[in-house]
Amino acid sequence: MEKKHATSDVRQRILETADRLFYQHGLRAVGIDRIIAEADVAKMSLYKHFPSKDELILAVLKYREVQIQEFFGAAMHQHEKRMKSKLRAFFAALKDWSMSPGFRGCAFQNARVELADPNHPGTQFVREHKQRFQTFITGIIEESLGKGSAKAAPAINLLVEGVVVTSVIEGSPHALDVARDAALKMVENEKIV
Amino acid sequence: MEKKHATSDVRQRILETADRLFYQHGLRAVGIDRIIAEADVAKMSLYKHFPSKDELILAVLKYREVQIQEFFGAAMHQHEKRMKSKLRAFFAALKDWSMSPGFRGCAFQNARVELADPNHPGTQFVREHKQRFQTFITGIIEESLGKGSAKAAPAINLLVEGVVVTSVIEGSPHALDVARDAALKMVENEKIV
DNA sequence: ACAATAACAGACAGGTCTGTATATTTGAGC
DNA sequence: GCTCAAATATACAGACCTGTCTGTTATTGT
Repeated sequence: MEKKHATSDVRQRILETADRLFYQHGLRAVGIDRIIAEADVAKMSLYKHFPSKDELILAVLKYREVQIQEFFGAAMHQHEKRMKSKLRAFFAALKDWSMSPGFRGCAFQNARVELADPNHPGTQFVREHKQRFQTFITGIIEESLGKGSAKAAPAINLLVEGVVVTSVIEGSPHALDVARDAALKMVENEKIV
Repeated sequence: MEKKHATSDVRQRILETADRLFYQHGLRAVGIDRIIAEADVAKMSLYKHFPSKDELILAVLKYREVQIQEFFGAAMHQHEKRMKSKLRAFFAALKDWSMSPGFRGCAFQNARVELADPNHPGTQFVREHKQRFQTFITGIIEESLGKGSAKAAPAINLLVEGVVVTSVIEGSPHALDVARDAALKMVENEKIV
């Protein structure tokens, strides 16, 4: 007979499946029925854990932020061994990500587009996430330059946001090199001045 | 009695209405029924001019590219009078746009997100449009710096893409100043080297 | 062993979606 | 005045959507 699921953690299975489908096809293109089918879960189980699709979307965004943190933590840790600065390691990790199969850009940018409503909880969470991400980038630059002198951080953050959308549209990681070189020049000029 | 429409150009009325609704709410959130209602047009008229919603989307993207060109042409022409360079005028126009009511970012970026399918004709058109837009930016920099020396153009293009998404997410035009200053520094450093 | 909880299956309501079919009305040129 | 094309109104098919309801089956703690 068919085996039951190992962990039996239904909630986790829903989150992972929804995250994968939402990211791949978009929030509106994926219906509840498809999520429960691919997660192999009953519809009532989903609605018990997540009272509505909007709340599921919000939970997926929170889940994904943790995944992103873990990915950058691991990928940068690898690259830092053979690279001159944490900033270089960051751009190497970014390139890894943009070249990974199924890459479709930043899930938070995409959610902001699909959740057109500025009052949607997901929209608000995206804004908060981007603040945290900018803080993360600022920290990287400070560790590469010395504390308190990361004046280029906001501009580099814009470069990063831009290179993510652009590499999706171009279907190529080429722009990653452009962004990295520009960012390195920015901090270099910052040091001189 | 109810007045008939002046121009009677049904196709144009459909395009303008669809453009407005698609931009405001998203491609998938707006249905055919809403478009025909707000355009005050019969459903059969829409399907006679545009055989499917996908073809309507593509037509709207083409229409919007012309509108964008006209907007930047006019706005930059105004700003150039009292500004030192075409590049500064470009960023001033960008800021005007990002502060206009209903601003929801770049319709082409947004379309790329919603049309998850990389083989959708709209997706391909977005890619081509972004090539043309980068050429446009390169031209602006060359006219500010002298021909052939716009090495910073690709990086500035990434800054622009990034500042558009970011100003939507932040709900503020603040990042525009960051992007403009960074771009001006880039071309300045280009001149010295 | 037994009660309580969690997950299951599957039908259903009520709405929306794209696209089609049918039949009628308007308007411009000749 | 007549013709022909364009635009109209309206109903419909068939699929999909979110969310609810009912009832059954595992699983788990005590």
